Amino acid sequence: MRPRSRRGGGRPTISDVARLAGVGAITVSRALRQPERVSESLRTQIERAVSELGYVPDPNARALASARAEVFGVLVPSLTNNVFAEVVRGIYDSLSDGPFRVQLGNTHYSGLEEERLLQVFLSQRPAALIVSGIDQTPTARRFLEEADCPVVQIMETGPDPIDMMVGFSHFDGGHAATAHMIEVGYRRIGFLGARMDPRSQRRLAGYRAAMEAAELYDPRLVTTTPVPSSVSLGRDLFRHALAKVPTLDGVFCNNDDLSLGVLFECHRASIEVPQTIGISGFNDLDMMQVAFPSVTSVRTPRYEIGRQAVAMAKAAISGTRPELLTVDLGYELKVRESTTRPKS
Amino acid sequence: MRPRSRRGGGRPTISDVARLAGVGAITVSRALRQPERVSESLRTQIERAVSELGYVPDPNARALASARAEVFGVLVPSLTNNVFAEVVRGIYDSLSDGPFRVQLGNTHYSGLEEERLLQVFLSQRPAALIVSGIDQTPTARRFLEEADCPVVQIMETGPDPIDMMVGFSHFDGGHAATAHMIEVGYRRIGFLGARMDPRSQRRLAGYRAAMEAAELYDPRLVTTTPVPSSVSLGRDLFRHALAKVPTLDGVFCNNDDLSLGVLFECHRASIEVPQTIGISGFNDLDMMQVAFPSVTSVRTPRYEIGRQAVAMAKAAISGTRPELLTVDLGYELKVRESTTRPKS
DNA sequence: CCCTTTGTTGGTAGCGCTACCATGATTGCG
DNA sequence: CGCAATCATGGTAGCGCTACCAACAAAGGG
Repeated sequence: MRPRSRRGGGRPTISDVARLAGVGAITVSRALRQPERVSESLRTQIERAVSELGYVPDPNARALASARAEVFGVLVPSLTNNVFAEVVRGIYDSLSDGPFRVQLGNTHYSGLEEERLLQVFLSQRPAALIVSGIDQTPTARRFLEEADCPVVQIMETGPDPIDMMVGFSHFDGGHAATAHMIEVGYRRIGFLGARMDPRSQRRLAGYRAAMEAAELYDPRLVTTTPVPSSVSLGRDLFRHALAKVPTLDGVFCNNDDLSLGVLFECHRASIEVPQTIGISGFNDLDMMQVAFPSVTSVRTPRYEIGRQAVAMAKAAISGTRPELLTVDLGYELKVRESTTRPKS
Repeated sequence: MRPRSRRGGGRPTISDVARLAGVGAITVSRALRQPERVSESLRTQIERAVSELGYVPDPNARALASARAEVFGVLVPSLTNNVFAEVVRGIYDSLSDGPFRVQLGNTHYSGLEEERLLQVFLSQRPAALIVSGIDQTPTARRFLEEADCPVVQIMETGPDPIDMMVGFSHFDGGHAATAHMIEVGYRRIGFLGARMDPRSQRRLAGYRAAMEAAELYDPRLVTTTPVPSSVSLGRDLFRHALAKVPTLDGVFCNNDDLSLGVLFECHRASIEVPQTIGISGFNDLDMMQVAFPSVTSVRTPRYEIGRQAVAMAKAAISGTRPELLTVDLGYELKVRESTTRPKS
C-alpha cells in the first residue's frame, strides 16, 4: 500500500532533514531544541540541511507530540483601549525573540466570554496563561487553577493569587490623585467614571476614601456610567456633573480619555483650568503632558506589566519559579498644570 | 506493552466520547464538523457524551490530521497605533463566532520582520492570511503567492493584488483634505508627517498633487520625520514648520495624533484656529469632533476594513470566492471648525 | 427480484513530531 | 583490565485527530 500522497503540499519534514544530514530524525529534533546535547559535527551538518531545505518545524505536530504548545494565552478585556494595547505590546516584545507564539483573546469585559475563551485556550495546552484582573468567575478561576501551566494575573495586585500577579493598586492610585487635589485646595471634586469595571471601582473607592478622610465626600459628586470610555463621553459626563453640582471645582477622571473630554469642554465653555476647575486623569497617556493646559494624571506601568508578566511566566516555565510571586510595579502621580492653582 | 500513561493529563479525547456514545470515533468527528451528515439520533447521543465529559477538540491534533489549522494569520505594523487596533478589533469581532483563532504578528514596519513572521505563520498552514499594505518585499510576496490559502491585503488598494484587497486610496484622502483647505482659502498649507511608511507617502503625494494643481506647492512646506507618530511629535513638528515658514496659515497632518499636538500648541502659543492657522487631520479619531475647536479630518473605515477582510477570506475558504477581489471602502472628509474660517 | 444509487457508519493508516527506552561507545575507577 | 557510570545516537510507539476507503443498509429503477 503506497503512502498516500503528501497531504501537506510537500513541505519538508524532519525526516527529510534527517535523511539529507545522514542522521536519525530524533537527533534532528534534539539539535533544534537542545543543541548542546548533540555533538558539534552533527549539529553543523543538521543546520546545513535545515537551511538547504528551508525546513521550519510544524508547531502543531510539535504540540501534539509533546502535549504542550509553545503558546502564551493572553486574555484582555479590550483591544482598542490604549492601556491594554500597551500591555499587549509589552507581551509581544518580550516574546518575539523566543519560540513562543501569542494567542490573544478579547473578553469584552465579560466573565462568561472569559470562561469560553479559557476553554478554547486550554484545549491547546498553552505554555502559560496571562489574564487581566483578579475578579475571575469561580468557573474561570477553577479552569486556571487546574491548568498545568504558569498563570499570571495582570493589571492589579491583590490577596489570594491563583499563581502569579503583576500590577499595581488602583485604589492607591485613585487615592493619590484625589488627595493631591484636596491638598492643593480643591473641595468639590467630582469623580467621573466610565465602564466601571472592577479596577474602575477600586479607583472610585480610593477617591471616596480620600474624600471621606477630608470630610468632603458627597455621593452627588460621583458620576458614573457602564458605557465604554471615550473622549466624547468625558465631555458628556462632565456636563452632567456640572448640572448636578454647579459648585464643582475639580474632577478626578477614571481615565485619560475622559479627562481629555473634560478639558475640551472647559475650553468650549470658557471654564478656566485650573483656576475654576481642576482636572486629574488616570493612566497618563502621552498626550496628557502635551495638552494645554497639561493634565495631571496617574502614570501606570502598562508596557512594563506586559514585560514583567512574560518574564515571570518564562522563569516558571524554565523551572525557576520567581521567589516573589506577586509584583507590585506601582504608579506615579504626575502633577501638571491642570491642578496647579496660582494661589495655593 | 501497556499504553504509556496519558501524556496529556487525562483530558478526554474523541475516543472517550465515542466509547460513551457507543459509536465510532470518526462518527464523533463528523458529528462535530458536519452535523448534517450524521443521523439525528446519533447526533444527540454524541452531543450528550460531549457535554458529559466536557470534551473540547484538540486544535493541534486537528490541524495535524487535516493539514490545515483553523487560524487566521494577521500581520500589522503596530499594535498600539489606534488605526490598527481598530482593524484588529474588526477582525476579532468577525471571527469570534466561528471556529477560527487569530494569530497576530507585529512587523514593526519592517519588511524583514514581515518575512520572518510569514514563515512562522505558514508553518502552521493557516486558513487565511491578512497582511497590511501593498508594499511587501519580493520574498514576502513570493511566500504569500505560494501560500495555499486566501490572502487579503488591507488598508489600501492598488494594482496587482496578490489575491484579495480591502482598503481605500490614501492618495485621494490626502488630496481631498488638502483641496478642501485650499478651497476655503488657506494658501501656505504645511504637511506634517511622522513615520512616513508607504501609506503616509501616498497621503503626502495626494497633498502635493492638490497643492501643485493650485500652484501653491513649495517643498519648504513639507515637514516629515521617520520617528513614530505621537501627540508630542505633532507639537514639535509644528514648531519646526512654523520656524521654517513663518507665513504658514494651515497644516494637513498625516494623522490625528499629530493634529492634536498642533491644536494644543496653537492653544499654548495663542494662535487662533481656524483664523490664523487651519488644521486638518487624518483618520478621524473619536476625539477630533470633541476637540475645541473640533478638527477637520479624513474618516477612514478602519473597523470595517477588518470586517470586510474576514468576510472575503471566509467566502474564499468556503469555496465561493467573491466576484470582486478588490474592495475600496472609501473615506469621508469631515469638515469641522478647525478649517471653517468666518470670512470665506 | 436483481442491480445500481444514495446515505450512514466504521476501520485503517497516517499527519510530523517527540517521550521513552535501548544501544553502543567512551570514560573513570578500583 | 573489568565493570559501572556517562554520553551520544537511534528505534519504536504513540500524541489526538481526520482522509480515505470499505461495508452495509435502505431506497429506488428496470
